[in-house]
This record gives sequence, C-alpha cells and structure tokens, in this order.
Amino acid sequence: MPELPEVETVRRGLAPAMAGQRILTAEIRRPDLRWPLPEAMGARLSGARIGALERRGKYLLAPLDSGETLLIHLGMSGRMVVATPGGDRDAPGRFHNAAPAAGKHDHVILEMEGGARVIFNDARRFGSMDLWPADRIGAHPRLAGLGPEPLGPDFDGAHLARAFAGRRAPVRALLLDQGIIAGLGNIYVSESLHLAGIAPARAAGRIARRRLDRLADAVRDVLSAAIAAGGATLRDHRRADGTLGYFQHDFRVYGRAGAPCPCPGCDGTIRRRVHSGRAGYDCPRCQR
DNA sequence: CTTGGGTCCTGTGCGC
DNA sequence: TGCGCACAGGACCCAA
Repeated sequence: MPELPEVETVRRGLAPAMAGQRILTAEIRRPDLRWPLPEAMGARLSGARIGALERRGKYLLAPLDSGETLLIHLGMSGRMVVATPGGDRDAPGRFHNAAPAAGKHDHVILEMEGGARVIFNDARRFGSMDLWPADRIGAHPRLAGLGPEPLGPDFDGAHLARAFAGRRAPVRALLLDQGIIAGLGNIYVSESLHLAGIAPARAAGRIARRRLDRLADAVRDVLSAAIAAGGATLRDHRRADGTLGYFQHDFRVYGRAGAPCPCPGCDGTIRRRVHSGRAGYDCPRCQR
C-alpha cells in the first residue's frame, strides 16, 4: 500500500497510541512475513516503552527503552490499525467486546499500556518487522543503503545529477530505486514526473541539470501535498485512526488512463504503460 | 556495475 | 451467480 506520504500518515496516526507508551504484551499470530519475524519478538517487545515514532523512507522506526528499535515495513498491503477500548475500529476485526476477535490477517497485536491495541495487518505478507540495536540502527541492512529523504536537506537537483550520471535506465526506474531516493513508489513517481514534465522512459543520465532541479522540486511538492491530504486511499485502505486519506482525488495521472491531461493548455490524453511489470502513467504530450 | 525480469502472497474487480 | 484472469501502492534476487 504505502509510499512515503502514506507511511508518514500512519506514523502520525500511530503516535498518540504508541509514542511514550509501554507495550504490555505483544502477540505474534503469524511470524512468516516477507522475512521471518525476529527470534522471540513477542518477549523482546513486551514491557518495553516506545520513544518517539520515526520514519525513514517507507520504514517506520519505534525506538524502545530496551535498547532495540522496532523496524516496520508495510510492503504492499500492510496496515497499522489502532483500536481503542471505548472507540471502534475499522475492518478487519472488531474490538467491541472483552474478548475481541483478531482479523484474518492480523499478524502482530500490541496491547499498549494506555489501553489501545495496535495491530499489524497484512494480507499479502510483503511487509516485515525487525528488531535491531538502536545505536546501530543506521547499519541495518534495509536502512544502510537508502538514499536521502526527499523532504530533507540532502535531496535536490544536484543529488539527482550525481545519482543519474552515466545511467541509461529510464528515469522512472531510478526514481523507484530506494538507494537513490527513499520513499517514492509507483504512484508518486508517475505524479512527480508529470508535474516536472519529464517522460518516464527518458534515460536518466541524459536529462539536463536544469530539468533535474525541476524534478526535485516536483517530488517535494507532490509529497508535501500528499502528506497534507493524509496520503492516498486506494480500495479500502484507511489511516491508523480509521479515517481516509484523500490525495487520490488529486492524482494528476495515476490511474487516469484515457482522461485529459490536467496541464493548462495541454490537450494530451493520459496513457498507461507497463514497464517491467509495473504500470506507469504519463501524458505523451507534455512530458518529454 | 547496470539492467531487466521473475518472484513472493492474497484479494479484488472485471469480462465472459 | 460463478469462474478465470489480470492486476495491485514493494523490493529482493539473479542472470546476462
């Protein structure tokens, strides 16, 4: 499901229930995710107090007072759902009774000290969790190779120029590379390239520096707007608090094949093209 | 090193 | 209504 704006939205939604709170118990209902959950994860989480929730690219990080950091990746279909005793909770599962039933794909359930229940649900199980020493969290195999945060100070046109130099791969493919820039996925790559007026298939290393500046700006603008909208909601996905993100209504090209290009004065038609198994969207008229 | 393709898994929506 | 198939927001792994 989630790209950077959705993960950031999840982080903000989880913070009230998790940040500064102690985990009373951690129930592991299914350990075989993308990678097996770490040894004795339930015991290592139980009793630990969580610090401030953080995000790096598409990863959520929850530092614990045990000295370990809980690392979470939602994969394609992963969700973090917060259920509170008095409140309700969106599907799957319910939390109305004293003996709540777990949803079908609820793999990890955290009972928080404050009474909230935090559930990791992931139908496709492409998501993952890991525990890693906090003082070496940057050396985690999944984090060590990540590129800069697109909304941080290290990301700009100059960075793209360095990363793209000599590369003949389509710019679309390199923007999806988390080692070049952390957090973009299929949606926001299409959106950013359209906003920047750059064709997805263009060889990355042959894009003029000035246009890379524009691309960097487009990435930041698209991500910022998406975060402000609470991320995008496709299908039945919801935010941690059950509300819906609404950025999908602002998509310029994603999922809009056949629709007119939203650019003022452009009479192009959005098209859908499949590269290496992934669908991308662009306007052949105003993206060059 | 770079590049492209296959793969993991389940659910959903569409056309017939 | 049922069935089969394409497709889904990720990213690793491997062959060329």
